[in-house]
Amino acid sequence: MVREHIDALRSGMQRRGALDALSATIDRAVDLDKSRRETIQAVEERKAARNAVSQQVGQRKRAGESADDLQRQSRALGEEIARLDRELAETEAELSAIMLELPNVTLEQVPAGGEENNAVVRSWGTPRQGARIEPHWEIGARLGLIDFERGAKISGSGFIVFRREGARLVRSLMNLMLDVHTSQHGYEEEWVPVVVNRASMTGTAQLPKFEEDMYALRDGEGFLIPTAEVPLTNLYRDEIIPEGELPKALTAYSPCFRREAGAAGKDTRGLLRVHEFDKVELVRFVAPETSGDQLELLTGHAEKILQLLELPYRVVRLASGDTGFASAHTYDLETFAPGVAKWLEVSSCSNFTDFQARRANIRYKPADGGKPRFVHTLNGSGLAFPRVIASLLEHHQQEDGSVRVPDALRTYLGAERLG
RNA sequence: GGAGAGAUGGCCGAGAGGCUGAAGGCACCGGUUUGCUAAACCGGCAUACGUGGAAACGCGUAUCGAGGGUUCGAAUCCCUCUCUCUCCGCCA
Repeated sequence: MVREHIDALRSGMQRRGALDALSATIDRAVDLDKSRRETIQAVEERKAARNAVSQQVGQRKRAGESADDLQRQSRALGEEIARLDRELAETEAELSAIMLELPNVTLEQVPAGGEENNAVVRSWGTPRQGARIEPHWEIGARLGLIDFERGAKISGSGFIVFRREGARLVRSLMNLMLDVHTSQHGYEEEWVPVVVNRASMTGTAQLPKFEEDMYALRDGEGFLIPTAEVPLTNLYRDEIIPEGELPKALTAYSPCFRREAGAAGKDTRGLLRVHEFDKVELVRFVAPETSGDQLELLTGHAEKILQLLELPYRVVRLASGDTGFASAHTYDLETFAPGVAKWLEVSSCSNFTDFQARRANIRYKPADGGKPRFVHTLNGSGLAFPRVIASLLEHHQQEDGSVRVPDALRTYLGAERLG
């Protein structure tokens, strides 16, 4: 597996700007793979011999003869086997640990290099410039929609209380997004646990590399999900999906929990970076040949929500070095928040190719009856609430300080304006 | 939380230390036959890894919930864990 794609792997790491750091690791993986195969051959040869000897023991015993010599021989083989098995287990443990630390290889259309090579591929709407627009935390506090102080009091910094129409706004966003994705985009709606086990976190590649970013339960086995991507994708862990069911599209609302360790001081004000937030997530399981097109489709589904909310946005193709660990191709959706004068990332739509499918062992059975193959998985936020709310409050702020409610939200919110 | 029962191939279900990768049935695929949306009969039908081969496929190893142990040899015996079911308790 490693050895067949070793060149692609190297150039992939190069494009991420990570080859220097990983070159020695890749060399080690190649060595381990070689030694793994040698050990397997050695141990299986001995196992074959032991099986043959044991058979003879059985035959002799049934014939009422002694088989002491054969039993001695077999025991000696057994000791060798035990030793080689231990050796093999160590090799495989180290190899798989390395494999879990290697990021996905990005696709051809993804530019090499870091953030500076990110590219806006299209945009929609017109950002509001100048004007005297308050930042969302001022609007939210003034209108009594968001209570930052009490959020901090009851839970800590980075936890938010939405109140009155603010609370209803959250509920409205959830309903609008789920309704659009299920009735217009063909997603199946799910409601999933927000606590998942270690296997699930490993399946979607949050573990082992990003454990310190996660909230773990006291038992060390349960984790609060950082995104509904984890439970949704792991729904089909260790399963084989009939090809006829592809593409399979799932959506779910969930709260998301992130420790944001190491992000201290960045975007700490307001709703831009919080420890618990709400999000509607989109996940697709697709045939490998289609995943490129499917990413465009999924990105469009997320964009649709921004259009309905009448928020200007741009679609950014991330360069290799800025693309997430598990992703092969990512579009970020950024909406402009004029109060803070920033483009806010409200969705990240990714094609993971077979990276998660391999870890989570998610396959599909081809319709022609062939062997099961790994699916490709994709996901994207559709969308994350807090930054949408920030942009919504700021972009739709009126001269009189109130906030206009976009048409699509009015029936959900039961109001045409906030304030 | 307490007590008990269980986990075998896509499904049902035998098996109780060697002859079991695993009987039998169902489902599925191929074929034969019968004058008609079906039956009968014959055959096929797991996965992973390693190895040989251009390939068809061959050979080897492993897999009976997971991991360990006993043994020359484990689906079968022992230990630990996970999950499911039943009863009791508790509870939104």
